[in-house]
Amino acid sequence: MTSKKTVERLIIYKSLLQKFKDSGNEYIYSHQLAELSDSTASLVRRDLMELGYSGNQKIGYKINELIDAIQALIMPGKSINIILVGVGNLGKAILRYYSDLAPKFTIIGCFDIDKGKIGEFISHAKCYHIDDIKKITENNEIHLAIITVPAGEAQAVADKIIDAGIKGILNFAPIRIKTAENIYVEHIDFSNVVEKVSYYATKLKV
Amino acid sequence: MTSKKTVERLIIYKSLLQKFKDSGNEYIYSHQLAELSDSTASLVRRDLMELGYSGNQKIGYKINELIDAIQALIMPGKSINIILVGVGNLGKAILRYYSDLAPKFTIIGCFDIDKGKIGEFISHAKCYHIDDIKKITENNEIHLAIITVPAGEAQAVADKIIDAGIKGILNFAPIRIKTAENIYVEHIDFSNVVEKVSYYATKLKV
DNA sequence: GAATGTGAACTGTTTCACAGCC
DNA sequence: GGCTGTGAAACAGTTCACATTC
Repeated sequence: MTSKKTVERLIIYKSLLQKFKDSGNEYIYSHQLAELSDSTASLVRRDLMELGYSGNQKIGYKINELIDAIQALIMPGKSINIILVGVGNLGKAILRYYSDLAPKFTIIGCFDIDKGKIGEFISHAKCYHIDDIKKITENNEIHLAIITVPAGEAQAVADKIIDAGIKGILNFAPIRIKTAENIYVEHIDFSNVVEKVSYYATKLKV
Repeated sequence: MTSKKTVERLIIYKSLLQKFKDSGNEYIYSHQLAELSDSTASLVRRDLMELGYSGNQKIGYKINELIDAIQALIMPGKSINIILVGVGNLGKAILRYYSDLAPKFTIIGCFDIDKGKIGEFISHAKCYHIDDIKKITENNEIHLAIITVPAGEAQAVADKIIDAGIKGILNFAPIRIKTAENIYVEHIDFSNVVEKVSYYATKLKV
């Protein structure tokens, strides 16, 4: 029911609120959160309505409670459990990224087909063979899989991920993965995003 | 005038059309392109209306001409010229990625503050000191800059990029960069996107 | 007969504007 | 007085439905 756009913004609000709190604030007004998120006060209030948490007309919203309310909607669990498939340059960089953000994220393992990598630890994540995804993940709840394999292998890898019961995929391979309706796939295509930025930058250059 | 959503889809269509052509096709129907892009025939036709290029009711759209029409709207130039600032793990992986896609993308140079990196070549891109962005880029048209520095340095780096006259930024640092109106910034925040996928995957898990 | 191009209807999202509250 | 919460208005994006074309 909460719209996709609202969900995206609530996630952004959460990280901005955390920073705002860390810099010594206890309360925040909708117009301040709008300023931080490049939005409008009105839209912020609409988004926050979804949470069922109310602010105070004099002092605004209590940051702690707001963060908790967003957290309760977005991610009831403590940590997000991730596997990553494809331990190339990009895969390694991404593993490192999430590994540094522990315990917010937990890398359950990474997967590849290269015998030289299997058995090794990459940023504290043990590397297994791709065919073992189901076996390795069956005792852990995996919230999503990150795909960083070459385009030609991405669909086959996605099928194995889905076969292992994982419902969320973040795909960096430049190919659109086909799945059943009940799987959520987010595509990040570096080529496409650069073309988009280039398009708008050129448009603006007047 | 062309909506943001339409621009995003046209870029996706372009890469899908290229693949469809490479697999031996000359013409395509709107419903086929819809299938490839997880969209609807109706929406595809609406998007293509923006191009002013017309299909044929019997044989559909000629792929070559469609690609050219999208290219003409999105990116009149031959290659997209990029600089990258922040040659860490992620920066290196991204440099490699675009370097492999030459000549579609051209890395004009990369920038860091680490003396050990300056002067070196990383994926064929020479590394310079961040303070030299303006000097190095003044003789090339740079379509966008990619930021892969730590959060704390991102705003200062963005200011230098803008000072060098670059209008497009693709920011991977987990902080919202503030710029004047006439700069286009696209944020890719790995934490936020993983939270989003996790949220929807959990919702779907019924 | 099956496709395109498109006005019109519909659905989703944002902004406006203001009552109520601290 | 300036804030929140929220109907209502405005705007944006998608789908429907069908006249037209090949």
